[in-house]
Amino acid sequence: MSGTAFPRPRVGRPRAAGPSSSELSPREQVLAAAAELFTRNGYAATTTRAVAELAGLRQASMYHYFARKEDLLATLLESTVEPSLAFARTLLDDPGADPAAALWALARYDSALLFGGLYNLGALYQLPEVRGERFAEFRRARAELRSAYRELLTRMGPVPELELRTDLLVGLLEGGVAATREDPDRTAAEVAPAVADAALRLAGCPAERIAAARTDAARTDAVRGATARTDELREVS
Amino acid sequence: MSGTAFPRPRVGRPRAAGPSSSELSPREQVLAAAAELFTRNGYAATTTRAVAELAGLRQASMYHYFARKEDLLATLLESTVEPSLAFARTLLDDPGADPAAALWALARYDSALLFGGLYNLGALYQLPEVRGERFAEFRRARAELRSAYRELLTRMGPVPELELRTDLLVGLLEGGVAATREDPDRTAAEVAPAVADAALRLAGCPAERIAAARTDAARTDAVRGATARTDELREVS
DNA sequence: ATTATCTATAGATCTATAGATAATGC
DNA sequence: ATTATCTATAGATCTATAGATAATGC
Repeated sequence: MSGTAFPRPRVGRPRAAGPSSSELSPREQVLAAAAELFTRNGYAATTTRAVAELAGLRQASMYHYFARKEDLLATLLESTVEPSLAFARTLLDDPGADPAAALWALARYDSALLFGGLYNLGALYQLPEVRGERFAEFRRARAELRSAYRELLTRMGPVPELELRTDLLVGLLEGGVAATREDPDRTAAEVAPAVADAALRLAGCPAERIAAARTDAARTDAVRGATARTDELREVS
Repeated sequence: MSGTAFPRPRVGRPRAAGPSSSELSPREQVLAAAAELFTRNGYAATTTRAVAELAGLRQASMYHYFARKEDLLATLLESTVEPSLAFARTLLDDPGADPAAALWALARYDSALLFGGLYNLGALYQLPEVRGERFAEFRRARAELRSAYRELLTRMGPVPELELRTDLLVGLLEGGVAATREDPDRTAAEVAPAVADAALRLAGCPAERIAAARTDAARTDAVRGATARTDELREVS
């Protein structure tokens, strides 16, 4: 009847816990619950029962949407890295741009995404389970993102120990976001530019060039309207 | 310090798997097995059976040394942070020293310890389980180490956004070591000075001052004989 | 007599599957 | 007829405890 957010047609047996008030689809409700519990309690320590019940379902009903527990984690991880990867590709495709400004923009976008999600999905990168076969696609995407950082470093000028420097840069992004997250009062708007500045300092940029990159990114933002999106639960498959 | 490796008197029922050839005490064998499996497979995913059997014992025998599975993790975590903390205290107690050189030395020591251990114990810091009550002492020690980094940053000169900068520095250390560890060919001797250099770049040091700090640390090393120790399994309790 | 280890197991899970059921849609 | 959900459960764990045993030490 009303034009906004009317409950979607409710086919199927009703939920034992009563109808959900969420705007999210059931599949998204399950993902959101998994994100919260995996980041709070760890992957292995989180039971499928806990995920399903936080989503308002019984344990077995979760399997209507995800055939295995691993599929939850793989979906979440891929949704975290894909937007940054897409952003990196557009930056690399503009060979006339200032590489320092591009690195600043990518570092800010990536760290805002990692930081700004409802849950600290970045922490999931370190999970040992991620070495498994099911996560090959995620690892591939992450390696491609690392290559984008390496390429931007290279465009900025000759880099001694390029691979090591690239790893330190990626480590700063992931570790820095994780460390700053420990203070619950911080915001992505405050942390992400600070991480981007730090990335340029790490790359050896002098202060003036960092300031220029920051200005340049602000101008590009205005054109593109590309403030880092944090809707990491956007449908993935 | 003491004895060279003669088999210790073997009181008690013999092991079903036969006597151990390790030089480590049984307790240390259990810790080493736990370190390997926790870092490789995760804490929750590692069973007490797997730990015990890698140590050459039956599952229940592990409980002769550790009353709970959590005690394994707490012991390992504390052993990883305590040496860096002790080193940091000696650096802070020398107010005449160059703070940039001290920061370089601490960053190198800490990252060598994190990197150089047999296993990547640094990755365990991120484990959600570490938020639990049993790990309060570890978190206290880690917070004290963070304060030491903050104090050294402050001594180097006025720092805007000190807390955020400190978090980024700590993030670089932990994240950088984790990222560089993904290439199995790297060594602590190569990574640790590179992390220390990166820490000073992050702190805004110009290249000459970094070179000076590096030289200074090398001189202090020679006096002190304090190459970062990586015997993270030294008895802790 | 003390110690380090063993065997056995209680009790509590946990994942994933099988098959039933209560809605809407045609 | 299709769908989303439910109930029930098989089978496989896992942690921690109880109590026995096979060494050395006194």
